[in-house]
Amino acid sequence: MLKLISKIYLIMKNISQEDYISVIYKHRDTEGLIRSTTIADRMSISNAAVTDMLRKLSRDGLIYYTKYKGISLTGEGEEFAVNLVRRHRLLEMFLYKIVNMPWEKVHEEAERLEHGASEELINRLEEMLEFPDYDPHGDPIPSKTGKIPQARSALRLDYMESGKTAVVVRVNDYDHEFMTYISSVGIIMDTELTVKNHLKFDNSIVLSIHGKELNISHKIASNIFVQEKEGEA
Amino acid sequence: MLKLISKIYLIMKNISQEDYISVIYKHRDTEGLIRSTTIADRMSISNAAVTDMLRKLSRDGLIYYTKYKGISLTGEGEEFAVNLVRRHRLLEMFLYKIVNMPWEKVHEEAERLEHGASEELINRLEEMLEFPDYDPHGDPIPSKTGKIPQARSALRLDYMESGKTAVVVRVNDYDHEFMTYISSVGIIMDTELTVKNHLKFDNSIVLSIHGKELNISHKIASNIFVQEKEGEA
DNA sequence: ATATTAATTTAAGCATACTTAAATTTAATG
DNA sequence: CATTAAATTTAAGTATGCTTAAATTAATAT
Ligand SMILES: [Mn+2]
Ligand SMILES: [Mn+2]
Ligand SMILES: [Mn+2]
Ligand SMILES: [Mn+2]
Repeated sequence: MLKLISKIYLIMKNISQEDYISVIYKHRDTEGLIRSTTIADRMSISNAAVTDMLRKLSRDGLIYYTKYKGISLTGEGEEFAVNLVRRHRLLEMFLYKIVNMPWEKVHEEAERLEHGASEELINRLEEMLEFPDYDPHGDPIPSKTGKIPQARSALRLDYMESGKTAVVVRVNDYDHEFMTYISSVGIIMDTELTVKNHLKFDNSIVLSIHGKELNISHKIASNIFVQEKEGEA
Repeated sequence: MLKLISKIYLIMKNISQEDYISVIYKHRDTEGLIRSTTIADRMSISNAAVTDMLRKLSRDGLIYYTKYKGISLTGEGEEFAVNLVRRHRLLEMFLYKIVNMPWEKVHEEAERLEHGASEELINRLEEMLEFPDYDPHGDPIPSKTGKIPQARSALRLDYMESGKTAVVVRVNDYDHEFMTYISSVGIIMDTELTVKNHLKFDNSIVLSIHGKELNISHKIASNIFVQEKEGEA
């Protein structure tokens, strides 16, 4: 006999699952397999809470999980994640392009809205936006069928050699303070910048943007991705 | 020593509270003071769950509540409710006018989105919509400061005399089946209709819309509000 | 290989929001 | 006014997701 579970639990469960799956997916997408502690860090919760949830996600068929071993998404988990990323990035694009919300604010707003937006709404927004390939931070937007546009080849800014000029094509969007800071110094999508120097002392980098000099830390540089311009001085 | 409560609890608590306060407010707005059983019915949960929550809402200062006696909103509860209604109705308007979502679907979509939409987003949508006074179902939209536009004087369709002609100015939007049905027979905002006859047998009403005859039940008529046209046959 | 450290899991317990069944209070009826 | 019926609350128990502290397993260093 199947026990009916009330609406609020389903909502809560879905929000939680979406948050976990999102963290797992995004990490794997950039840095490879994720570990328990990393999830706990990213979500600011205890390790015990993570272990608990890993068991539930495994029970629900979204991840493969064996005690003390790694974590990976099942086919269903992967689909779930891609669909969530689609919702998130289209919402960001909508907020940025249609609502004119500031660049550094759209991620957090989308983070809250994504849990409630229906498939129909998302599809309509996609149409209004004329089926964009990338979100406001340069991340690819999965299609209705789950196809993901090729990520633009990009170099992490801290790896770029002195003297070279490049254009910003992607930025990690998950930290509000970081986003606010870089946009305040003029680093947004398509910003052209030149690396003047790498300081060995603190690994910081001296840039030139629109003729003005700027020093950014190694950590900041490592969250910005650029495409080198060919045939520049 | 204040105990820190984690994010998901705050989300869950807020969604629940918003749902309860919304039901209490909307009922009072139309039919007067609400009772415990009505809340349980409207939300499809047990009476015990309602009692439980009433104690918590009272503890949190959103309602006045004494055992076995009535339920009413405090000042804070009222503000909370008006702000929620504002978010809900502006989202409906946005979905209807800008996203072009079908009339009968916007209520449910807004119901889910309202929990996640920030004040800033709502204010921007309001501006895009040029500060509308009424939502797609004819309900007034509270302003940023909580001011509520005068409700248009309207007559419940089942009270309208035979022979009179009127225009639809408001419709109760909370039931999806009802909304789908009336829109399928051509009853939407601003629809002009004439009452042909009241059948005593089942209290149903015979209407004429765009020249075509239509019979609707008393219950359907009682959820539609109209404004009589002066100087008509 | 053994000892130490780090990562992860288990155990016990709490808050939220529900459920059903039983007890209580209020309202309606004759 | 006493009796019955309806509404509401209390009691006991469940699921979700979290916490801290203790136990276990895996990784690292000597
Ligand atoms: Mn984002
Ligand atoms: Mn993004
Ligand atoms: Mn509505
Ligand atoms: Mn409405």
